[in-house]
Amino acid sequence: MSASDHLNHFCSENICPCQEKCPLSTALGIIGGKWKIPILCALNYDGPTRYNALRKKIKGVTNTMLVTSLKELEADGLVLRTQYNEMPLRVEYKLTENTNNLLPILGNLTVWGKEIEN
Amino acid sequence: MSASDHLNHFCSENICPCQEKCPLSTALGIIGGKWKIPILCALNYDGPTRYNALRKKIKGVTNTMLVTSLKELEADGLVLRTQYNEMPLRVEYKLTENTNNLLPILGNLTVWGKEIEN
DNA sequence: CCGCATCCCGCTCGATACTG
DNA sequence: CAGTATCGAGCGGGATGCGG
Repeated sequence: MSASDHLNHFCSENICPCQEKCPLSTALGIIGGKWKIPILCALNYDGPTRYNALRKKIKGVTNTMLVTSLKELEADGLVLRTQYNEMPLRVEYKLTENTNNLLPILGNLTVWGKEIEN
Repeated sequence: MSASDHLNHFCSENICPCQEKCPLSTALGIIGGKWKIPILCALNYDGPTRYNALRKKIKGVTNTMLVTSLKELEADGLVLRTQYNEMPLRVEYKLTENTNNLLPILGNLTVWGKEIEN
């Protein structure tokens, strides 16, 4: 089994189907964007986190971008939003099982990234 | 060993280091962009390929984008350019060992992408 | 055959101010 | 506390034409 066999999952035709809609592009699209990884990383490290805590932890992010990114992650099923109608209002974000399946893959990508940085 | 342990490779501080330079961001930056994956996919499927053949295979790509993407991939050590000074000129591109290490990870991402599409 | 140079557009993202 | 609304800059990417 050559290394190429792994890619044949999504490149099994004479013309690469990745140009159109393919699962790999879907995956990369979901975790793409400037703030997605920092958000996932923060939530993974800290567990359920409140909105403002998240904003303070992720340096440089604005309300606009944090809200937008969180909404997309929620729509894609990676993040769960829980609202507690207390006083004052409390909203917590946490990772879902879908994300837990993704984490080891990102870990592998990290290892690969380390090697290539040399 | 929890799923989280995988991410702790690149998120081992109180404040997520991914916001600054981290190997995961590096990796995603390298394979990011609209045409990187289609190029890697085509080269993986077909082996060493000439410039024009690559351009015909990757539907919709322009000279500008193909050249730019190939140069970046070459600079990042994912693609090797070989020029044969024949008549007419022949230039072939192929994947490097660095890329072969990446392929199984992309395969895993593809599997994850398939599952989340449902 | 294999590119490069230039111009231009849309979309992401940032800054700022405001609200339930 | 947890967001919204709006505006504009910057950059990735597309179109076109030219050069070795």
